[in-house]
Amino acid sequence: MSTSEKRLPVGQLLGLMLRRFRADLYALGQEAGYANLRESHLQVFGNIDWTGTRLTDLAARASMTRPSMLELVDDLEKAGYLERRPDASDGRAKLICLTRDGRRVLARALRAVRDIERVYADEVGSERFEAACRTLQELLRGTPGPRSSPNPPAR
Amino acid sequence: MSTSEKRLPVGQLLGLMLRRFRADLYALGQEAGYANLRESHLQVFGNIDWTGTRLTDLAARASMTRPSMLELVDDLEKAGYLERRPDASDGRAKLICLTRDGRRVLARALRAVRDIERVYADEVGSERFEAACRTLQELLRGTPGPRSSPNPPAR
DNA sequence: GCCGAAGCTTAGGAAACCTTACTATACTGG
DNA sequence: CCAGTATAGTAAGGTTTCCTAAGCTTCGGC
Repeated sequence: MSTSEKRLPVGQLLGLMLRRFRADLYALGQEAGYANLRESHLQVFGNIDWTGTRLTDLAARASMTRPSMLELVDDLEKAGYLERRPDASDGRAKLICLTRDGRRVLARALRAVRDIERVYADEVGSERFEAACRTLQELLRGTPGPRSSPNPPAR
Repeated sequence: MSTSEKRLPVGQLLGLMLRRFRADLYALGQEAGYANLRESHLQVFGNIDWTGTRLTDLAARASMTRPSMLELVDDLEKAGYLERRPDASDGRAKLICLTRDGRRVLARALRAVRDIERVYADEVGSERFEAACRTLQELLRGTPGPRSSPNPPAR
């Protein structure tokens, strides 16, 4: 009974797998000494541009609301990984930029993610792993996107 | 460039996909009139046996702690979907059993999950969908399991 | 120059988990 | 048989990660 075992429902598979991934990544982070970084902060590092990104865009890319993203950004700014710079092209906006430390973290995080993905690829074969990722990505296409639009019309 | 688009990191894929699944399922539940059921309650319905299951086992199967599972079970008992019966074979234990209503919900939920999976399968082809599920399941094998052991030795 | 839209932020809260610690029953070795 | 330890369920309280609602500020067209 190796692979013919009855398969779990997708929900469980996704939930458990996400847990594993987060735990794996968090562990690497802690190992590397970034004790002040939590899993959710990757929502920032995973979506920010090297040249800086506006909060609204960060939120949209991460499919979360602006206040939620704001909290993450505040954390990381306090920790010294981000800084806010006025956006020259729009006085309302601020560009969220990586500091030197932030860039270092991002580079490390990207490497960590790649490492973890490599481990997964080794476990099931890189073709199957990539195929699964592509399938997931395709399932995601044409679905919601950001949880809430730029600004709820407030009625 | 249909599938050659740069793929998101696994973490994002899993997270977003889990969101989609939960939203889909929750929507079906609401549609069916189960307004008092939340997504997390499926952790119970997804792991309980028709003949009843002990809390500890439920928690272990759902990979969560007993207090967490307890809360879910309490909710569902209050809502009339579960009842606790003494376990004849162990005076400490109680069997968490489905009531008639609970059985109805479970049946419906199983159907809903199957329906959703069918939709996914249609979107990407059922072979690719099943392959992805099998890959995930395999990645899950040989990893953590329950978050915390039966009873932390209390130091 | 005014007004709706778009940007960020504040305040407050809810959901889904967790840890710690307690009681009551069961099992086990002396 | 009975002391000690492990296990089932539970209570209390906290953390994390999101959310909604409601500002305030700046922009841009009229």
